Amino acid sequence: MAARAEELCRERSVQFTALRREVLEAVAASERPPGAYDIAERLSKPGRRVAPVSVYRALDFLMELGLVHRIASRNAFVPCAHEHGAGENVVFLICRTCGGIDETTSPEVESSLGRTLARAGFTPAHSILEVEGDCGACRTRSQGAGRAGA
Amino acid sequence: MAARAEELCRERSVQFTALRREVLEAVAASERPPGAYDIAERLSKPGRRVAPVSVYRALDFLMELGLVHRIASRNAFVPCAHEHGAGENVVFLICRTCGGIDETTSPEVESSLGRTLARAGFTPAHSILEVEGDCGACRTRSQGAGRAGA
DNA sequence: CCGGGAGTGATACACTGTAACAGTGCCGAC
DNA sequence: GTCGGCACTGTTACAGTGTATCACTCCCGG
Ligand SMILES: [Zn+2]
Ligand SMILES: [Zn+2]
Ligand SMILES: [Zn+2]
Ligand SMILES: [Zn+2]
Repeated sequence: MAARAEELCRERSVQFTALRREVLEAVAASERPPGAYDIAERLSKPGRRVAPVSVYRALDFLMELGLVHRIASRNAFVPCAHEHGAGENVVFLICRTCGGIDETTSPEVESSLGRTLARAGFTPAHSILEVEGDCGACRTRSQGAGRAGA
Repeated sequence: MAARAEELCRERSVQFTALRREVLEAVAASERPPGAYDIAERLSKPGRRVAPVSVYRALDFLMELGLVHRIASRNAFVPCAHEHGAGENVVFLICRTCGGIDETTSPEVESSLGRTLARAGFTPAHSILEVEGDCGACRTRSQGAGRAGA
């Protein structure tokens, strides 16, 4: 993760500073997608306080690079699971049971959405598509529990 | 708008109170999709203060009925432009120029998204799909200005 | 009359995000 | 070397968004 970040930063001649690395690692290491304040708390230790505003700045930077995504419906941040271009549409799969957030792309959805927007005379700049539901693992678990209970 | 609300409330045996009506009308009457605090301010007059918390409660109620939608990427609320069922997927078209938010449905997008989710082993409960860009009117305007300037 | 539920008012609070300014370190210009 | 600009971070304060909690009223059935 950090390796790719360094590569991207070299390409664009921007700095991959210690703070930015720590924020990226914090996002990647979290079980559940953390909020900015969670990250600030995680990076703070006795003797070193990382203010939320610093985290926001690092997150903005990482989102610019496409290394991190923001989940609008949760005010949370996830590490990018793919290496996609900036313009690519992504579908976020938010599990309401385990809280995990997976990420996928779908040319099929993208093209049908493009047609729908064209029909509406709308020129898209970017879009967010977030689906809440149950991931396969949780569904399997709950079904097993249901059968055991019945 | 209010007529449909009354009908829905009769069906479900819930109350369509004065406050709920006022909040619904405030959302519908606003030029731009208002935030909850905007609505609270709009409904408050000298001698009568409507607290944001009351607005939130009314908005929750109205969203339950499907009369109002929440725009996650804007923290704003829009009146429902259609009379769709609760489960139906909606695409929100957010114009970054005029700030207007339009709403459309697309069986095509819905089915392709369904296939994508099925492939991922994900069971959807509900989804949000918000596209930011330029509406037809604004695009026409800006093109005209561009040509005039060139 | 009394009890209970729905709705609202009011206050306080938690959470999320931004503005503004100061300090620090680096690097090129002079 | 010194100066000045630039990027980055720290710090504080603040704006905006949403929720918890309790009290009060109103209405309706027993
Ligand atoms: Zn990604
Ligand atoms: Zn899950
Ligand atoms: Zn609608
Ligand atoms: Zn527009």
